[in-house]
Amino acid sequence: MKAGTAKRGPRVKRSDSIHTEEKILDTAEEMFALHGFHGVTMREVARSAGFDASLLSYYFQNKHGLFEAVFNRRAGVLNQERMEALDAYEKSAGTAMTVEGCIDAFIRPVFWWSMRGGPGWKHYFALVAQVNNTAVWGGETMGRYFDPVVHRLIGLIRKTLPGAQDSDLYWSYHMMTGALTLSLSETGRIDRLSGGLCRSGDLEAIFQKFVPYAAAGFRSAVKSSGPPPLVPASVEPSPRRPC
Amino acid sequence: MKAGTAKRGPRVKRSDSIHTEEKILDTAEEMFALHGFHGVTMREVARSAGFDASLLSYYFQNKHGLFEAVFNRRAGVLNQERMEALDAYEKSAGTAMTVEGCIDAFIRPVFWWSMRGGPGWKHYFALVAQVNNTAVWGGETMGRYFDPVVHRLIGLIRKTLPGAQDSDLYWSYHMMTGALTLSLSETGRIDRLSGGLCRSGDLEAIFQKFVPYAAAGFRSAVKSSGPPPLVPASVEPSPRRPC
DNA sequence: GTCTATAAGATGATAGAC
DNA sequence: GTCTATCATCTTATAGAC
Repeated sequence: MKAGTAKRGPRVKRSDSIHTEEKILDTAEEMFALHGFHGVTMREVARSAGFDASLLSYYFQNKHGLFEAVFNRRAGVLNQERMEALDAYEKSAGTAMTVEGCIDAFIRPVFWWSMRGGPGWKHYFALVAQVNNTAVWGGETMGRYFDPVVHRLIGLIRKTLPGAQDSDLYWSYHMMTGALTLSLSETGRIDRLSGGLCRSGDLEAIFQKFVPYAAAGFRSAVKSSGPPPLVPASVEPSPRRPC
Repeated sequence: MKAGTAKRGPRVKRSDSIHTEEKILDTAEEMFALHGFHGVTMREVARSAGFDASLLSYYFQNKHGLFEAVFNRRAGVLNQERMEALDAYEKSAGTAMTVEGCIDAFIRPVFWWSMRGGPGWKHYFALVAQVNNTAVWGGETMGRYFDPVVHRLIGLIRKTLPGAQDSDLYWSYHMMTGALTLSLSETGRIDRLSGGLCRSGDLEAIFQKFVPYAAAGFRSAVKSSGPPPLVPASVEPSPRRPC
């Protein structure tokens, strides 16, 4: 469901109700991000937001409605800015477009909001990372909200890499989005792994490395798309099978 | 907790109990992978496995114990094979080691089990992808099980890229693991996105593209580590702030 | 708009029979 | 080893007062 078409909730919004609704969304966003959809109860969200649980049903119908409202809120902002950034880049660069430029336009709004948007945006991106890696409904949900802008991105990159097959472009995007959403989720793993040398909260460091990293990936996919090497079978692991 | 040191559960295992324990683990693995830790109840696991819920407490103490047992079971297999593969590659390649060769040794066992190990392994990798992108305890859990073999990998890659700073290597690994776990989770997003051109279950296609993709990323990080460009601020998004 | 009260059922965990 | 029975608590969702 797109923003603005919601049939649920109150028709006429007073400033009080807007404040309440946003407060509930902020709280739910944080708790969903920290514990996942099933790791949070409506009562916990309500209590943490300072309202009664029945208000959540009043505004969002049920738990799923609350989740979709959380997911949709910032997706709208993000999609609009990414589309505008891609349009602006295409217009300004013209035939001089590069993979780097396209990827920059695509990811800059995301990093900007994560670095400057406050804790709400951090929670939102942690939630997106979880959804992107969720088996049953994650792929469908991500596609429903973000596929249009991804098609726009791939359309531009296609022009900069004339030799590329479409499947190469899609796979390269797939790899990139895995790296991107993990980066935005700031799980702290790299802090421990690197002994403090890298911090998962250091989005400025990641942003700086991300464009060349992802661009090199796109280029590698194009270069290596000759005759496919056969399925890996040379190193057959030991035959113990735990399942 | 490492495998083999568990204090819980029955001391002496008869073949019956082993069968029961494995059946519970298989069932829990599938359900945790599909719905997440909080999306599954002990009763549902028990019913689906064909036993009473109290048996799960008998074998695994509580829900957290069951989860850790699921996560640990195949991590042991994986870590051993990856360590052996890295050892073997270092021994056989000697001073001719390449980034590609190191990454290949690191990911080949993973892809092998996903492609040939049966549905249990597919479920396991979907679970790992979720955990890798889980905010509160995901980074800690991933590190506890997988950091040793990652350090081994980075140690080898360091030798093949003498100019690299350690932070470049850690960040490149970070990007790679995001792409890898998303690939293994097979969420189906790329199927829709590409209009059927790519299938997220086509691990053979991903494997073939993954090594050059990740290797190009490592190389790009080394190349671009000159004086750092300043924080992105040229494209300031519109000032509307939803939070 | 926001609350209280409550329905109807599920939850994780344990005690104890066999 | 596997089961039945049970505890105290929590769950989502709704009806209706104000």
